Amino acid sequence: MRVVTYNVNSINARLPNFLRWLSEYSPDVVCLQELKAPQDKFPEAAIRNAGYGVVWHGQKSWNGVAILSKNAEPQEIRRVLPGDPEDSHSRYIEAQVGGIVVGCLYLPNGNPAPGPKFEYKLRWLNRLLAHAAELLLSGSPVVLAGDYNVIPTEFDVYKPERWVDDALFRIEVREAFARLTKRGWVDSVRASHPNQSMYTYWDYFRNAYGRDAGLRIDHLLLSPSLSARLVDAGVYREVRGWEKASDHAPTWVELQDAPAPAPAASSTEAPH
DNA sequence: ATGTCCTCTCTTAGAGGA
Repeated sequence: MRVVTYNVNSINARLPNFLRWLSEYSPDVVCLQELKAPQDKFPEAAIRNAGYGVVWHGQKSWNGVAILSKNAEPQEIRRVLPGDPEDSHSRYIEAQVGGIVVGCLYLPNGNPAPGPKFEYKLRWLNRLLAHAAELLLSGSPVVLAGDYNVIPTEFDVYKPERWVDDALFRIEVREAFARLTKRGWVDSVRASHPNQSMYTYWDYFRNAYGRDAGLRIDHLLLSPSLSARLVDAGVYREVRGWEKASDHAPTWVELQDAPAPAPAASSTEAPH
């Protein structure tokens, strides 16, 4: 099973491009961020016609997240990250898909830092840490996929010294991300490729993609119970070079099929 | 400071966000 996270930077501005990608790559599960569409302007029919079930949480102008599932209907669990009833941004949706729990997230950018937007980002990270802990307690196989707006290490940015004061790279957010991996969440792209930069984002300025001036900010974190099924992970970076591309590239993880249920204990089993 | 692409509006230019 292949799970992809993709910040599309407007689903409607990107629709022909996105549908082409969907049919050529045929992913099993897709987490989308930055729909930039209100709930009733999401192109549901086009996506269903492409063969995908979908749940989404839209918002006017900004944010917006969706989970797509090939030939199946995602079973929505929640569409809000717990912990702040005042938070009106559409940045989280969670569903049961293909036997796993998929959390699709769009973390706040947080710039400029310091400032209220950065404070909001730190609060959001704390809520994510709390919810991730709950998910671990549940024991369910979980992938937390999305645009984290976090550059985890110096290795994940083309020129670290230029980014030290940026909200994507400030030490507070790197530490919060590291807390997730310390608690057992597996950064699937980095785990699969320890020695490659694996950028997922190149901004539209100054030919960043052509110069490979990128960042790794889109992540697929696997719960310990799911990480045993990690086969490979990577970035469809060529998609960033397409006409009318998003500034992010789709980022994927391949998971082995769930093992068959253990057979019932029988007298023929070897003693131990 | 700038660059680019997207959305929205007190709209066809400018502001805000990323």
